[in-house]
Amino acid sequence: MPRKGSNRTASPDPNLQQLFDVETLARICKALGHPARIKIVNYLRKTDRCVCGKIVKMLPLAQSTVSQHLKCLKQAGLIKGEIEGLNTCYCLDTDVLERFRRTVESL
Amino acid sequence: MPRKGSNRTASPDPNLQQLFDVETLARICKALGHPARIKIVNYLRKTDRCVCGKIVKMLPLAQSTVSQHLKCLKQAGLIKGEIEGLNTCYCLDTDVLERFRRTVESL
DNA sequence: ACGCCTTATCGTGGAGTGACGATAAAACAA
DNA sequence: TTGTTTTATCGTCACTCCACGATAAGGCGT
Repeated sequence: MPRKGSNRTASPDPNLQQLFDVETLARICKALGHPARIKIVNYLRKTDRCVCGKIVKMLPLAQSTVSQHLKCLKQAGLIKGEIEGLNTCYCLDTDVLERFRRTVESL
Repeated sequence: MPRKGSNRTASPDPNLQQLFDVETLARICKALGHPARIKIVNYLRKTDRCVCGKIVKMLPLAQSTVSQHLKCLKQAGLIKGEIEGLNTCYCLDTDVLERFRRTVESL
């Protein structure tokens, strides 16, 4: 039953996940340290999930630049992308985002 | 009951402060996008206020590097520093931090 | 197969970051 | 005044970031 072993308060409830360590928190903050990337996160929060092309259209940036920002957010773990035929569909990783919020809360 | 419209900044209750805009949020996130700077914020949260030299001792970095990080946090508005004789005393700007927390909450 | 569409990656140039040692500035002590 | 202590700033170097256009990779329609 305990899902994480030595974890003090092992719990299946995502609201009780552990906080991020300093390095991870810094990585995520850095990923959010650009207006375009925050806009992407905001957009995904509103649309739940959407195709890369829509994000490109929303931003005043070249397609390659947007793709770079998406990669950055993905590497930080904030978003997930899955290929669907011709398109790539992006969505937020809500677990990571929630954990990030709670870590910031503890700042 | 207009909650946002005309009321630019005149809000006595810190809990009713407006959220940061995208550019400001990005600037603050960027400032927090380095482990050393997060450690500084954590340290200041614990010690409330403290002298620059103590922060230098806490971190495995040269004094000039730490000073640079402090400047970065100060420019983002997260910390305030005031000169007290020979020393400079740093502390968190709790209003900014709280506003940051609440902005992240809305992500 | 062919061309088309969507997205990722490559290559590049200019700007910014992060580290350091050296130095400057300012307050205090003697 | 002279020297000491503390902190900020300067100069530098290697590296990363951000923007772009060009190109590659892969799925779709015909």
